[in-house]
Amino acid sequence: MTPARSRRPGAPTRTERGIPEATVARLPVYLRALTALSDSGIATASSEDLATAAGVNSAKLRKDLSYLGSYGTRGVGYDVEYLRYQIAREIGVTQDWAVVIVGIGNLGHALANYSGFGTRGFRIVALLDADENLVGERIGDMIVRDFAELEEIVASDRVSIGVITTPAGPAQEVCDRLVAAGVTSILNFAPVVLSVPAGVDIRKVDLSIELQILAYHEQRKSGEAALPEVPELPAMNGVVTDLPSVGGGVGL
Amino acid sequence: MTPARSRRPGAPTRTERGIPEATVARLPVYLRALTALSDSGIATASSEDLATAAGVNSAKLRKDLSYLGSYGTRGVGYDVEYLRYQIAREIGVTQDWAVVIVGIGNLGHALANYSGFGTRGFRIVALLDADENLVGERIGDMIVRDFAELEEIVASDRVSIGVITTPAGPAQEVCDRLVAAGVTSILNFAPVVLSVPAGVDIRKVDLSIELQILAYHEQRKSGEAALPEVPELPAMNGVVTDLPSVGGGVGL
DNA sequence: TCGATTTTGTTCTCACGTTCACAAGCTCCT
DNA sequence: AGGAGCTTGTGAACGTGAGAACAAAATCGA
Repeated sequence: MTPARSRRPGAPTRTERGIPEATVARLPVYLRALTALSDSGIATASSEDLATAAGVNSAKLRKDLSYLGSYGTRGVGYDVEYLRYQIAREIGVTQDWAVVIVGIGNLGHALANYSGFGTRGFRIVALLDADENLVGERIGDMIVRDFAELEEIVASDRVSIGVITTPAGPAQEVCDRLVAAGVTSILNFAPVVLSVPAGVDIRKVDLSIELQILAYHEQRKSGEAALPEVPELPAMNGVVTDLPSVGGGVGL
Repeated sequence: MTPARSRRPGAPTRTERGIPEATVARLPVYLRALTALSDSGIATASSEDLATAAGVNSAKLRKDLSYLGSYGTRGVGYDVEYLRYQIAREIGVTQDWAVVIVGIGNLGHALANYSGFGTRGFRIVALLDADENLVGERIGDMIVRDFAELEEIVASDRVSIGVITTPAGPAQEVCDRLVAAGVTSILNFAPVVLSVPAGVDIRKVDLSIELQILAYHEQRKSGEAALPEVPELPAMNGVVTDLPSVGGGVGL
C-alpha cells in the first residue's frame, strides 16, 4: 500500500488547528467504534461500516475524518488500526494524562473504581477529600488523601485534569484551588455553574439535567393534553410555592 | 428526526409546537439558577442577572425564554417564582416521573444513593440487576430486585424512564427489554451505541468521552510541538499495535 | 491497457444556533 | 401628563453544522 499523497512538512491544509468542536466531540466515538471493530478482527472498514458502528451517517463521518487528513483509501476504505492510531494521536490519548478526583462520595467512589479508568490514556494519581473520616480509606489500590495535599500532588505529578465530584456547595472553591494549583482542564459533576479564568477548559456532566431533557420529550409524547393550564397572572403565593425544590439538588 | 417537511428557510426546528432542542437543553440550567436565586430570597431578576447565574449570555437567555411565552416585564425583569414555575411546567417536572435503574454496580449504587434523586420530579421505583448476589441488597430505603421483574414493575408503576448503568456487554439487551416493556426514554451510561426504535428517546452520558474531549484541548494548550510526528506509512504491526485499548473500556 | 466498480474527499446548499441591535413597553419622577 | 430610564422581546445578520451529490482515486477483471 502506498501513501495516497506525499505530505511534506508545511504542506497545505493538514488542519493542524481548526477541527470544529462538533467533530472533536465525535472523535472519541469513532475511536471506540474502531476499537470494537479491531477487537472483532476486522482490518478494513468503509465509511459506511464505521458510521453504522458509531451511530452517525457516513457523510458526516467522512467529513469529520477529512479534518484530520486523508487516512482512507478510495475504493477500499480505512485501515482500522491505522485510523485508530491517527485518531488517538489527534485526541491526545497516545500519552497518559494524570487526573485527580476531588470529592470521594458515592460518585467519587464509583469513578475511582472505574476499572482501568475506563480507557487508558488517563491515570488517576490521587483521590482527594477534605473529610477527615474519609482520608486514609482504601479504594481499589489507592488511598484517599487530604485535599490540602492538592498543590503538592498537582505539581509533582504534572496533573492537568481535575474531576470534581463534591456537592454543589464547595465546588467553586475546589475549582479555584485546582486552577490555582495549575490544573487547566476540569470535569465537573457538581450541579452548579463554575466560573474559571480564560485558558481553563471546563465540561459539565449533570444527571438531573439529562433526566429533565428526557422528561420534556416524554411529556410531549404522552399527549399534549396532559399539559396543565397556565395560570395567566403571577400566582406567586398560591400554586407556585407548592413546587418542590426542582433543579436545586445537592451533589451526587 | 424532524418530520415537518414544509418549513420556511431560517426557521429553527421546533419540536411539535415550538421549542428548539438547544433551548430545551438549557431550560434545566435556568431552572436551577432560578431555584438558587429563589433560595437567596431574590424575588425579581433581570435577564442579565439570570444569564450570569446560568452561565450564558443574556441575549440567548431572552431568546430562549421567548419560546415559552412572554413571562417577563419590560423595564423590570422576571418574577423568579413565576418563571420558575413556568419553566418547570414546560419541562414537565411539575409531575413525578417514575424511573428504574438497571445495573447496580458502582455507578448504579451512586445514583441510587443520590439524595432525593437530585431534584424532585423524578422518583426511583426500582433498582434492578440480573446478578443473584446483588438481588436483595438494601441501598438506602430500596432493595435491589431481579431484572426479571422488569416488565411487571414498568407496567404497574407506569415507568417511562429507564437508566442503564450496566457494562457495555449486556446494555443493548437490557435496552431492548426496557423498550419492549414500555419504557420510552432511556439514559445510557454504558459506553456503547444503543439502537432503539423510532419514538424512543435516548441520551448518553460517557465519562471517557468527556475526558477525551478535555484531553484534545489540553494537548493543544501544552505546546503544539508535543504532537508526535505522523508515521507516513501505515506502520500497522509496529507502533500501532502497542496502542492500549483506547476507547474500548468496559462500563462503569 | 481500458473500462467497470467501489469508496473516499470535497463542494454546495440549506438548516440551525448565536449574537447584535433596537423598537416596544413598563415604571418612576418631575 | 409627559419624559427619562430600564429591560424585554424579536427581527436580522452572521457563523457553524449537516447532508446530498459528485468528481477523484484506487482496485479488479478482461
